[in-house]
Amino acid sequence: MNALYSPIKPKRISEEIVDQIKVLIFNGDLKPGETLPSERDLAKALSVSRVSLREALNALQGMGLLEIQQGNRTCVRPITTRSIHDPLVSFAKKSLANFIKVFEIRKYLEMGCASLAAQRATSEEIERLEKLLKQMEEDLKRNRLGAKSDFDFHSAIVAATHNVAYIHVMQTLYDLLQEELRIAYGDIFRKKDIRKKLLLQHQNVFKAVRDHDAERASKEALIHLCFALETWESGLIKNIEKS
Amino acid sequence: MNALYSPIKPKRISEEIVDQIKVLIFNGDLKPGETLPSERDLAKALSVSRVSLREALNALQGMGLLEIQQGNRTCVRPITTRSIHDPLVSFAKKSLANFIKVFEIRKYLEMGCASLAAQRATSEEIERLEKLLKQMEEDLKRNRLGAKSDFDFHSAIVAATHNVAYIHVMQTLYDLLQEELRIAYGDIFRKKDIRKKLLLQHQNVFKAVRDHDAERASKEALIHLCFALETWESGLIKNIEKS
DNA sequence: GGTCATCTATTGGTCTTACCACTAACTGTC
DNA sequence: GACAGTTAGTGGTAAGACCAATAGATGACC
Repeated sequence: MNALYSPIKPKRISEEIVDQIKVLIFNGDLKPGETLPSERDLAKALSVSRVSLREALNALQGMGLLEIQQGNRTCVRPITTRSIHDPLVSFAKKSLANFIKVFEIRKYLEMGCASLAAQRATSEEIERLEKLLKQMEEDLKRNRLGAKSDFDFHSAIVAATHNVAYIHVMQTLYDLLQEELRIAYGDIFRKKDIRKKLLLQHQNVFKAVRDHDAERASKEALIHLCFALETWESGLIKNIEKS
Repeated sequence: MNALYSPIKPKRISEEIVDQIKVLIFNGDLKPGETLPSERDLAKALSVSRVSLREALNALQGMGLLEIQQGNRTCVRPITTRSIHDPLVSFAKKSLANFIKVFEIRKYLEMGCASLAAQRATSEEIERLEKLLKQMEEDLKRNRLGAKSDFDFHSAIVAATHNVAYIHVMQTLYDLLQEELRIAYGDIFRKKDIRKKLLLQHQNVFKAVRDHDAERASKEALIHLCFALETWESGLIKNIEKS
């Protein structure tokens, strides 16, 4: 209720060990390549059980700070690229089916974006959307890749919701989907008839937002996202058949 | 030197357990919020020692997939914890206005849930929904708090989407909103006329899902969420005025 | 009848001991 | 000097015991 007292977190032994060793590594007392004492010795030195110590070492290995191998002494690893393990990313990357599931969420979130944007877009934001649409027309004429303008358009819609949380969530999804979709842009979405359709759909969404017609905006957004998902899926199937 | 033979890497037991549990979570066999068996039972089921199992659970906790707490059973966390949940929590707790912004996201996601559920719900899932509705009627009659049945109903809808990612995202929002909403349940949502309306709205969503009418389902869901948000907001304003 | 403190079963956290599997260094034989 | 065989030391796993925290049941009290 009040912020005077903060809850006390009982620290586990293994965590304290992790902290201690981390400090040693970051201070340079343990240089990369250096070996740690054997588990038995270290446990004795820290006056903890080997189990607790092993939990800590395991965690440190998980962070990429140690290299543990049976028979050899465990040694400190050079800190290089510490890859960030985002479960959502690894979920999406596991299979295309998973990827589509994430895209499906985007479909409905995008509907909400369009609806909110129609309700709240300022005249400046509508102007900006129009400008972006012109850009996309230009891209189509000159047969340039429209990935960036497409992304900008959607971002502009999201911004018009005036909902910071919404913007964050959408950005997260865009980041996640972007990589895979870029491939689609260079392949499936390259065909002129498809790009024409996409442009038309964008225009329809824009018009609804401009007219502050929330219901129509969400409907047009749904149509657009459904088409994009379907086109992309069918393109994938073709690619699989080819190979 | 030649690529005929590849070195055999002895896999540690804990790693295999990690892989196994990860698959269960990503497949949706272990849904967010669900609890795992106790360490002793799980170790027996996997026919490994508790130490190995604990190593695996520890690693999974490090990845943010599990929540381990002494005294409680360990439970599955949404895979969106890193990317969505944590940032939103710090955002939502800043002010009630922010909180409402998060609720707004839920509004549209819930629409999508209803739509997908209408398209994909099996007869068993529809049966379950009906049972939960009966439970809510009972709650209303006996003037019991309906927070849990309400939550169960929405969770059942989400489960009927058959989209694991969607389930995790919704769980994320539920976790986030739950705390604040529980207060509302003991206060604003306690009034009988409001609870009657909520029940009716739930029934309407259910009927649309049962009839596999996606469009109607999403529309009913939107009505329900809009009403809930408005009621809750107006209640908050009153409470502020009181104090 | 409702509210509160208390007790109890269960869970995760830690420790100890023992044994297995692997590695590298040592050792003796050829 | 080269090689197989031994051995000591390493991390990996197992089993059993106890500690500490939690939730739910129980019971006393108002």
